[in-house]
Amino acid sequence: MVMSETSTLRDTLIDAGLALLDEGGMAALTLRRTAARAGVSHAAPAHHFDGLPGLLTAMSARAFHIFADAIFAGREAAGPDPFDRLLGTCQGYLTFASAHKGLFHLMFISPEVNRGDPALTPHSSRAYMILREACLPFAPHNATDTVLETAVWSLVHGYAALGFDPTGLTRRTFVIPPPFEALLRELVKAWQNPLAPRTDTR
Amino acid sequence: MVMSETSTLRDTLIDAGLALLDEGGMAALTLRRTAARAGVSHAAPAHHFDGLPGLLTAMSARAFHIFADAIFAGREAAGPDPFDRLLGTCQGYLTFASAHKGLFHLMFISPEVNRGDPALTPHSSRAYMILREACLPFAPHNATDTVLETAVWSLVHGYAALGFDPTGLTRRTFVIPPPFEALLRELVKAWQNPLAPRTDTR
DNA sequence: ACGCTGCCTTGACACTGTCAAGACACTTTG
DNA sequence: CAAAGTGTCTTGACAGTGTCAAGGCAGCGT
Repeated sequence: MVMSETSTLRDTLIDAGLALLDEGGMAALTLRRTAARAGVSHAAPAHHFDGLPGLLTAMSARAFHIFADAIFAGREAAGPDPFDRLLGTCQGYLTFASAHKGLFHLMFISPEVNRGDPALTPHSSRAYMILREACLPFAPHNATDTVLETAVWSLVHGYAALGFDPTGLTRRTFVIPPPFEALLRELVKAWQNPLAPRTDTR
Repeated sequence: MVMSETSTLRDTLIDAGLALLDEGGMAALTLRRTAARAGVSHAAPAHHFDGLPGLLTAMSARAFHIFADAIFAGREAAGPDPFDRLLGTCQGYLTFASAHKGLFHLMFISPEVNRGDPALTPHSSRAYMILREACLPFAPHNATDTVLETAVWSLVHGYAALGFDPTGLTRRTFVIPPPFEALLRELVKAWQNPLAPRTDTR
């Protein structure tokens, strides 16, 4: 057994799958088509992934890597103001969601990927940590408090998943939705205002 | 042509599809299986729906009806306090999402349903109006302002979609997430506090 | 030199959604 | 009343899907 530096076909298949996903969306992503795109027979992927879910999970790991880079870049591109940094992180999130709908679907929605796979956790927790760091200036009183992080995470994910992002294409409401910045500003206000100390988290 | 009071097989098929979805999730929901469950041949549904997307869309309309009832019931079951009413609405949302994962997936996630179908809009906009009414006491200054509604809608949807709900089953984080009430309380605080007048919506 | 183990191909299976053609009952029309 | 037509459902076929079993074939270790 030589390990052969972790066969290259595996990565070729992941690349082929990502290309198909980008071109034709989730419907175009097929195990057989991925194999054909990679230039191998239809049963070849079975030796590198545990069926279709295995391929999707591996692709999801790559997607989380790109995702973490995107929100990190959004945060660093912002100025030094804490709110701007948090907003930049979220806008990196929204930009990624509308620019890479396929990857977004893969990471958070597709029921076929095996979330909980150990290959996913490093990148996904890295993304979470980037968001958490951007939240830290607003949650000064308790290091173990995760309320704000969870709120921001839920808010931006819901905003993206419901298609409110005006830069996205799949609009379906007639009234134009408010920009995300307005939502975030109101959410953070409760933490910023020292006159309204937080209630116990019940 | 007699219209035959809108053939009953159509509803039978929708019921069969909902039963399959409830039993085995999205993977078990198949056009042929739905036909078999309804006791007809595999091509019968084609005369009542425009393929599989048509069936899913019709099922989604039913799901939105149930959903609107659920959040309405959650709101009415709460006391007269405006915050409790808003919280009740959201908890109706969360309860529905964890109790009817299949329907939730159908309504908001599945790319196969034809959102924008006119059969969907009555029930979905009814649900939106129920939430909007619960938000009204907190947005007194401008009737056309949709910031709070959008924020609450995004927050609760993201919370449900990311699986933070502790009553749900598909947990994947190790730290236990904060209850939704804490998130909502903080979000609403900015609107409740008269000492911190809202900034212009950017 | 032999055998073995990883990698890949070929072929088959059950299953999916969709289409075309026909059977049958019922209404409408001549 | 008979003929034509229409809506509803069945049967049969097709291409495409994921998955499994069997075999070929190179490269390695003994």
